[in-house]
Amino acid sequence: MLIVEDDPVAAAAHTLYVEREPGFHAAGTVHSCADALRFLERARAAGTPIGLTLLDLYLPDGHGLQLCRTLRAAGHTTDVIAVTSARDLAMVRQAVSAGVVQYLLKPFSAAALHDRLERYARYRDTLGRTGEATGQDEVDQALALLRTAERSALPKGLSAPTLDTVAGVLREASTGLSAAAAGAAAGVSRITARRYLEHLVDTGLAAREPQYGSVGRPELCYRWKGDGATAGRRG
Amino acid sequence: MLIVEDDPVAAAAHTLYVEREPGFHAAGTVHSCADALRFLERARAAGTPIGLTLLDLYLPDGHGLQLCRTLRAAGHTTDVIAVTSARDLAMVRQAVSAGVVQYLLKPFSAAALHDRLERYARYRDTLGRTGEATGQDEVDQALALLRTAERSALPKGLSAPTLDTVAGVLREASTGLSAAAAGAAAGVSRITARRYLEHLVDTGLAAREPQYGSVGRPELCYRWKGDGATAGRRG
DNA sequence: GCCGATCGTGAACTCTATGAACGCAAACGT
DNA sequence: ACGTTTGCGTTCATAGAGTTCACGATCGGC
Repeated sequence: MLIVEDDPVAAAAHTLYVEREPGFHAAGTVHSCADALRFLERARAAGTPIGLTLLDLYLPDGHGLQLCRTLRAAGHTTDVIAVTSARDLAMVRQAVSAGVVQYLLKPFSAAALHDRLERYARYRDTLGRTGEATGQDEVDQALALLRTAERSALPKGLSAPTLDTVAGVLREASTGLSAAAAGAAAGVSRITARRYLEHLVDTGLAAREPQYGSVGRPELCYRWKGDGATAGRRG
Repeated sequence: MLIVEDDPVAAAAHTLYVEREPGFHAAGTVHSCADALRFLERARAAGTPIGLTLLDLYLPDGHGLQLCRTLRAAGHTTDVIAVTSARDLAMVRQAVSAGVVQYLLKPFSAAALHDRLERYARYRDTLGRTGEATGQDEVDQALALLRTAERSALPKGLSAPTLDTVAGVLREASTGLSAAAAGAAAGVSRITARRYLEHLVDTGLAAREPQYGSVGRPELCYRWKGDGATAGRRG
């Protein structure tokens, strides 16, 4: 992972955050568009292209999004997380159309970056397994990982402790659980369990798949998907 | 809005769908990368730049994503909804990094496109009001609008995951399948498989034809037809 | 310190997606 | 033509999904 950041203090902080993240590694830190381009070129030539770039938008020798467009035109495949203190909403649209995967407002907490990186990792994971999508759902799921709000902000009606319990129960169950079974294991009702399981599916942490074979409406089997194969280093 | 689509039938269908959408207007329909670029150039020169492009990825003179990168490099600001029958998940990542706002698998229903366009309109609306973001939340909410969860309403008695499974099985079977065979492959009963296959026939995604030759009532052979012609909407 | 508002939970109920059973339709063979 | 054969298509029981609503806890306001 490449970090492009004007301010040395911020650059050091970002590097620290990233290094703390399992699965990520700060391959380099540069302070300008020109240096970033040079770094990416060299990495690609060396056969170890950079997978992810943390890109500040205001740089001394140009705008980060312009760099981004240059990269695309040059065929670079690195994904970009935009980082900026600009509050301008129109910039968000430009960032999306330049192909950034995340848009992070400065100043951000380590937790906020952690959340973004984790989601990005899962996104890569989903798209990385060289399979084919069976339907639109699968595509939407992957995009949802990039485009949903932070997980720490729970929807109304859900509480953090219960979510932890349910998520824990599901994680332990290797074979997958029905809503009723998860409820029994977590010590809550089927209804409550289902609420939290659905939330996990929404946020991409769990998958849901119907169990056919017996008569009656098929039972939904929830399966933990959260820590799926995050072994390889990204960036 | 510009529609870029190779197949004349699909292009006409897309145009029809778009025109039905309040707030959207099909400014033009082109059938190749070169024409698309020319159209966008001309529109920009005329002072009426195209805000949104519905872009098929497989075009006779090049790949849609390459066109997309060319557009970015040339400073075009149009947003892009990618449309493709390719199920390859790696393509999704490339599309995101090329700056598409939506990724829609062919064949899609009018309802699916409607949903995407409506969400896109809200996204534009959120980012368009020239205000400043008060925080990360606002940015996240705008991006979340590009995430889509809303499935097109299925007839009662049918479920989305099962439909995906059955459609997937049928798509993979080059030779065509009987209801019983499809059921076996999808892990559901013949009855259930038949329900979904009939639905696919109803929506024009599959064809059904009897197999003669052996003793007994002829077996019905279902064959995937989806990628050829988009589902015709009655009415 | 009391009261109203809100939030998370669970019980009761309705609805929906599935498969088994069964009658019937459609082709072949004689 | 008529029986044989095979699988279609329908009906129905069923079990679990999903919804609605009421209850208790907790929080903030006056």
